[in-house]
Amino acid sequence: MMRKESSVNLENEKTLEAECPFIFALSLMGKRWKPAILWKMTEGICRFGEMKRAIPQISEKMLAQHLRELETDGLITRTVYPEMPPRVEYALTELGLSLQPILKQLNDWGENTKKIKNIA
Amino acid sequence: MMRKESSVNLENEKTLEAECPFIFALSLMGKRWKPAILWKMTEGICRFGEMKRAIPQISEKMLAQHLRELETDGLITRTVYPEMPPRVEYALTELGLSLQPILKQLNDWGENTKKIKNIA
DNA sequence: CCGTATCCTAAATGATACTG
DNA sequence: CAGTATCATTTAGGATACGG
Repeated sequence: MMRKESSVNLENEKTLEAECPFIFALSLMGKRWKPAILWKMTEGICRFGEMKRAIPQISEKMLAQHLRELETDGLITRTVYPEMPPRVEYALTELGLSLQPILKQLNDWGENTKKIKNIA
Repeated sequence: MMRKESSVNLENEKTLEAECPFIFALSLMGKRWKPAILWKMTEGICRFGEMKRAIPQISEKMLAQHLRELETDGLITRTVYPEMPPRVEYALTELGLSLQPILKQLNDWGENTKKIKNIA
């Protein structure tokens, strides 16, 4: 079984992904649930079940898949404690943490936009 | 033919989408190519073919679909000039423009991360 | 508790052809 | 130019069962 979980593909160097910083950023954190996972994790160290509850729309399968990719791409760390029952903790790396201000602003933008649109 | 292009679904008020500003923000601009489209549009008024060339990975179909949703959700405007050959111009609304600083920071983050990862 | 494996369905996307 | 329509395909996602 091979291990190729990163969502980044830079094999054809001339693609926009390789050239454009914006597309590159999206390739690291732009997939469906990744921003939400990262946003949740800015609160601090998280466990699997905790994130599942925090983002109820995501399936376990997708959560696991996204966590692997984020780990491979160096945005989060995964620490397994060999206990019974097992405990696994996810935390942002320095790189992941550097996204926090951007995620915060996006959250603020959402809040303002809800007001403008008179939702909630 | 009905017209229901918005990607926002707030019918069940208790969903995270309705409650959480972050998920709400994602529902407006978090889909696959939307950030890239919006980022391109921060340069100014855009035409369809121009965006297609700027984001070569996106298909015409998806570009059109995403543009419809962004229009319905009030992030962009679409102006048709009844000429021959036809001309259609897309521009950010005030709301769409308010995303510019966030998109800019994401672009900067991508640039820095590329350096850190020694890509390009 | 924290997953993986499998099977299956729904949605996203791509290719192609065509229109005002 | 700026799309739409249709079909084929790929990928995402859900349900369930099982394992360390």
